[in-house]
Amino acid sequence: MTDTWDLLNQRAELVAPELIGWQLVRHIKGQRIIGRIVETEAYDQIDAASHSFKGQTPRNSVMFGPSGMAYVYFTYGMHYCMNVVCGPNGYGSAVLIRALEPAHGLQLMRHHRPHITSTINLCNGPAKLCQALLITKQLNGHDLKSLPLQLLPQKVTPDIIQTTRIGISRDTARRWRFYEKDNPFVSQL
DNA sequence: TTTAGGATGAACT
DNA sequence: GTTCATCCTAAAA
Repeated sequence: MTDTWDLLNQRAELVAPELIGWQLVRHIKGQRIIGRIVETEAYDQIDAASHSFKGQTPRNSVMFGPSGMAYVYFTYGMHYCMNVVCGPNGYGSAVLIRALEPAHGLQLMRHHRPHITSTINLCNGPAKLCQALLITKQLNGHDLKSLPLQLLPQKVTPDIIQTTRIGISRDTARRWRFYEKDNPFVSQL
């Protein structure tokens, strides 16, 4: 039997729904933050909306590496977003983590996002969750099987809704966004 | 409640 | 010079 991590070697559109329900653990100076993944999007090198579409560059090179690594990119001059690299080594694809349900270390998350009052708004967006978990370019290329940023597979299979992706302007027809049905921590915009 | 625009910088045309 | 896998605030409806 192959282990759970081998599932990340599939195409991004197949991996993305699988990651719903998994936990993301962040260790910072002896403290622990945990979020449960409730929303994802797939990006693939055959897809015009993907950073990997036009081939490998210094920015997106992690996407072309082995699966299970974190691809963290900087955008809009101020935000980071985090992906789980998937597909075989050499193939540029990844799953964007778009929202987490806060599960542990809420106090620390709030500390990282000072003006946020409602728990709902802590991690319900790809850049928001990176702020809450202090995920920056330092973690680009980090192996998610290990701390200080670790992915924890879960056995339960949640009810999943599939829709088109958010915030892109090309290849908008692909229904490569997945989220947990009725979960209030899914992104709004 | 919904919409419009500003922040802010790296990558791309 | 334009775009960008975003977020937040303020103004309008």
